[in-house]
Amino acid sequence: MEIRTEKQDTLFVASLAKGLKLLRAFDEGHTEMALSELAARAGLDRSATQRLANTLHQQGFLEKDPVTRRFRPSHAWIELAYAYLWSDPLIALSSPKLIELSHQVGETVNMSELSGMDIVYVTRLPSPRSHFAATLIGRRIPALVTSSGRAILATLPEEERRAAIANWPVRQYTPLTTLDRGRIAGEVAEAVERGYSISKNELILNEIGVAAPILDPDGRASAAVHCSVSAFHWTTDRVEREIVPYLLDTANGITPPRRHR
Amino acid sequence: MEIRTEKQDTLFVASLAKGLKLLRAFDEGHTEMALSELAARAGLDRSATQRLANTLHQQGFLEKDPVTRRFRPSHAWIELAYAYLWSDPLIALSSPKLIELSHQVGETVNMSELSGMDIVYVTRLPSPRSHFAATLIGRRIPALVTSSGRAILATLPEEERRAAIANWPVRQYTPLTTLDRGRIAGEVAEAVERGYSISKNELILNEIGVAAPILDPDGRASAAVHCSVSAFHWTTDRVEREIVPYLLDTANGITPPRRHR
DNA sequence: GCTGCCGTATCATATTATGATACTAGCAAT
DNA sequence: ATTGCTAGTATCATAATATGATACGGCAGC
Repeated sequence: MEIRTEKQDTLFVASLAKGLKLLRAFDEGHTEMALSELAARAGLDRSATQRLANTLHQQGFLEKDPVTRRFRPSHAWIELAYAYLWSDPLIALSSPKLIELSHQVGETVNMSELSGMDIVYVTRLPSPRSHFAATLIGRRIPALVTSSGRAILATLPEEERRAAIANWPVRQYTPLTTLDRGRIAGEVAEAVERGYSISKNELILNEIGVAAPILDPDGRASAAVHCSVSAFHWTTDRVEREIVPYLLDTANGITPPRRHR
Repeated sequence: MEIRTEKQDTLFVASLAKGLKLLRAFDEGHTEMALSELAARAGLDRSATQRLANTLHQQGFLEKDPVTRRFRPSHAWIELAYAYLWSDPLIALSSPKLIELSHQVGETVNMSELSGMDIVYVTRLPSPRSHFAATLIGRRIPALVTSSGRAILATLPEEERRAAIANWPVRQYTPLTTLDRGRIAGEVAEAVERGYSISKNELILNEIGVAAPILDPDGRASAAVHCSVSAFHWTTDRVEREIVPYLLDTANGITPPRRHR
């Protein structure tokens, strides 16, 4: 069977874990799947997939097209996000300030949180020119390739910082995505000095991103406020003059509650 | 055991269904729960809850505070929303137009979809004065109490419309929420004539909502575009003059793909 | 210092999930 | 049309898996 890696046995329910794998099989490239496709992507046999998918379906977690018989995510998925957003105290704390910032700068404003070695977008306030994926919450991106991730990293103790830069994953999103860890280290070092991080062409061509960390009471960040603008209309200089002051002000105005580690 | 209601047996995985119940136990009022609380809310015994919650935890679907031992939703929940948003073709179709509308009217703009007898918010573009819950996607509300729901209902065949008004659930959100089905019928009738629906004080006091249906190729709607403004700054008259034209234009500009029923 | 609650761990049992197989429908190519 | 393939659905005997009762230990309130 080999689902679990270690010896955790009696308090592990394999069927549940498999069902979750089915949910995880959906992403931006796989928005709708037939039974066998689903089985293949989740790494399960046809029988198991059949039973689990049916269960998910009749529990309201999977929509099933009556004619194509293909499965797709249901509204339950977005309702879980609603529960998440309530559970995360940063959301309520930051919302009004992010909205204010978005009006001040007139450009796309985001908030992202560190999640393992990635960052996940939790708030997105799009401007008229936003790229589509940039308007959706829940996107996960390796921390090292984003200004948000670098801004957050910059607040960690040097030891951790160094380890992260050396080991955390990177991925190429554009031909100009920085994969060189030496250069990433340089960017993070700069963020340490300045208190914010700025990047260009990392995720999308002609996109400039600026991010400022949201500091915990103990000085570490686990989230960042971030603006994204087009390099057609902006230069990094102008971003630093016209956006960064508001950005820092916003980020500094948010104090998350202390949380156990 | 009694989880399932009918005779669907061999292709039903009870453990998975129970695990899903745990996820569903979280909502705006229950953002973080101890094991026994979770067990109570999900209607499961302590042992089952222990095993299922541990499985969810080690699969990354539940965060566990190391000191309080309380569980809360993880980032996985919001990533599912990301997958959902990609899977729903209406999101990509409508995004640019909704953003445009939000700049035209300068007020909160939403898109919601019919989900059973409720509507669910799938897009939210908040304005500076938005109520917090009004900035979060994934909220589910009985269709009959919202202008969106009524606007959608107004596009259905009279038979279905009548049945829905008679049987679908309602719920009191403010002292002024309309619970009288006769008056709801009147509102829907008005929406049939005008092509949009307007309401006041239904969900929040001093809130005016206007919604226009997004019509499928066959003339039925399963979604609506919606604006929400404060009655301190607006009258319904002014809303009809200054918002409705843009709103209708936006809604009419969105044509969802035909989908099997 | 005692009591009760809550989270954690263990274990023998049979209920439950398993996955191989057979059946059926739709589609493509011949 | 006929055949053959692929993909979804249904069935079933088997044993592996989930079960839930119980016991342990820590912590908080009394």
